[in-house]
Amino acid sequence: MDTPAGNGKMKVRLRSFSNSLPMSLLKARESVMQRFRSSLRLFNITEQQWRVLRALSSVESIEVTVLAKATFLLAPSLSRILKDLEERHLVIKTPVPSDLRRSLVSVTPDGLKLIDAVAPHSERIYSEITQAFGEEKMKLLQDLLKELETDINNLPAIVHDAADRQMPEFSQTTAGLPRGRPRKS
Amino acid sequence: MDTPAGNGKMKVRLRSFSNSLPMSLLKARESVMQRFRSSLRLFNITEQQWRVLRALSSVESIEVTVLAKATFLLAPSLSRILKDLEERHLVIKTPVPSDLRRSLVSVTPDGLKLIDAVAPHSERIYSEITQAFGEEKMKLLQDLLKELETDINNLPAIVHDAADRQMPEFSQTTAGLPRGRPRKS
DNA sequence: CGTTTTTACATAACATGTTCATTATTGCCC
DNA sequence: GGGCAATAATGAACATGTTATGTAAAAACG
Repeated sequence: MDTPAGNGKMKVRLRSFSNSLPMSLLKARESVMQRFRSSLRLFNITEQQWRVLRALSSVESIEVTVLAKATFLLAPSLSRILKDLEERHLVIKTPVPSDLRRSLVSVTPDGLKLIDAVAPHSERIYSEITQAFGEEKMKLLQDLLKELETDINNLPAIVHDAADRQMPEFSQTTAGLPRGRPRKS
Repeated sequence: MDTPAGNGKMKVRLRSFSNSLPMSLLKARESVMQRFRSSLRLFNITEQQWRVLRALSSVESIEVTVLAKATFLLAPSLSRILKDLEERHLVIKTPVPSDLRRSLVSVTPDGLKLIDAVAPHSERIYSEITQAFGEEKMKLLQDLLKELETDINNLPAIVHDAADRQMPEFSQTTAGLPRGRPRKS
């Protein structure tokens, strides 16, 4: 399964690719989400839009920043999503009088109707998964994931010393512009 | 920090949002990836580009479709990534003479140099995470994730009966065009 | 009070995810 | 061997992820 032709020794022995933790987490999540996606598609909402609606369903109103943290969406993504949901009259944004920077988001009656229509599907799928996997294992898995998250977040921040930046060999191959929005300079 | 005013009862009691399995998996993965991203950024490669390079590092050459499965990337995404990596001279694509539809992808010497430069960072980060979390727990987690994936994939396919499609209430709110590429009709 | 810094949010720009469509080529069937 | 379904890969179009910037308003500070 490894390099078939013995072409000498490889310099760096990388961990077997598909067994890496990020891949395992990604594949597991994709398996789960595939079960949900087809249902969400019936209602023409994406996974992220559903995350937003779901978070809104349990509160009267919520600030955009708080909503971002609750849904684990980055601010720019949430901005776009809220704009779209507002155009579809599923949510509404109202500025906070006491602090004009902030906005409060809440679901509309239409949004609530949609949530009520999607929720049974969502719950049913979740139940099927829990039953297939086993409740105890599910709880164990959740605990492990939580621990992993905590442990990693407690690690010291990564610092890249100057040596890391010295890679003259790649001045050409990686000299493509940085990703994200182009720097102004 | 929450909504201060208690506002009554809700119709559907959805599972606590942040404790849902998809969110747990997403958050765990993000914690892990954040450790890697800053390193990858030094080399101006994305997580997905690194997945591709890494997969290529262990084979002489590989077909695009096989590579897509190995890296867990969708074909259109991989197409774009390969185009970009080829422009940076990190990989090279060669058509298969016996079947002109297929292409074989392999890393270039430049690509190998980049891999050799990134690999130590990657391994170091992985080791830190493993050590912080514990090897036994790491293995247990991986096993659980694998089981989850298997169990879910063994579930019967979801079928949406006609009743699911009858949602006149949402003919307006969700009547926005379907996502993805617009349908021809 | 006026200046500076911080905060909340939006926008910009590129890369990828996701879906459907298109193109080219192969293989099959007659 | 000519029509035709299946396959490999790419293209198109919209939504989101990711990073950097912009803008307005509030807070901190003098």
